[in-house]
Amino acid sequence: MTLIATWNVNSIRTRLPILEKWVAHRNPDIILLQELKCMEETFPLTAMEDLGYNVEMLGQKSYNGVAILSKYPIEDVVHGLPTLSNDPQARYIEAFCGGIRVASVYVPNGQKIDSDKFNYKMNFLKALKKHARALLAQDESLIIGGDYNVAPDLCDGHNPDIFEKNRILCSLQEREALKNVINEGLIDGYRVVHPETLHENQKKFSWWDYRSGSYENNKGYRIDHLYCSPKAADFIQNSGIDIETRLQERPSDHAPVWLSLTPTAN
DNA sequence: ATGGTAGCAAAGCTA
Repeated sequence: MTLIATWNVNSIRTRLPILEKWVAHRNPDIILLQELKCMEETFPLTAMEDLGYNVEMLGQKSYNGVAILSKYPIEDVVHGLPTLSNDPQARYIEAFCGGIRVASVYVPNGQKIDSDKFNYKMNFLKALKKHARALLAQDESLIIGGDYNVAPDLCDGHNPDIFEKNRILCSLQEREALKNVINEGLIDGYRVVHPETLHENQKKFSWWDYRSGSYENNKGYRIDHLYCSPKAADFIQNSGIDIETRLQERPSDHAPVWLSLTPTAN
């Protein structure tokens, strides 16, 4: 069995104690990280190696930064989206490990509808769509996981109003742009295992704003996803969101999302 | 609610 997880840690250095605790409990084979908020020089490499992981990362000072941690050897590393050349922001890394091609992606937040940052988000999703098409054409076991900063469906946000009001993370434009990526032929691993989350009273979230007691009031969003190629989806065994990490001292605003695959996937 | 909190880095930006 292979267990793969994605987690926006919101600073790897600050989150190290919580991450170590979580790894001891969940023990993933592959971890896709976002928002490292550091360069390679200040990344806690030894701590990760002590946990048993090989590391490939794309760092950036203060903002963004993505990594792939793997207990398997890591090959074919791609730094940055090939379809978005000269992007100064560290938001994408891809590699082949444990028989699966994986990518850790940090889609821009977008800040405000129709702002410059929003346009950058739309361009990023367009580029991701193009690259997803190329990857899927290889017909491999593939998982593109990360913080997509988009709630795909109305059940992926705490309140229907936020969708009606076209708020950031929930707007029609963002959901259409994400759908364009997914419709290349990707499967939402978590939703496959948990179709019950489509029901109003069984929603599950992966992100809660630090502000205004969002977690306490469960005003969350499901914006962290593990999208699978058909070959990977065939072997999905189980999936979950480790929301209890959000209750610990100095938590990330995101919870880890994980997916287990039967051995034949790789 | 043009705030509310957190992280980086040292004031304001990003989320």
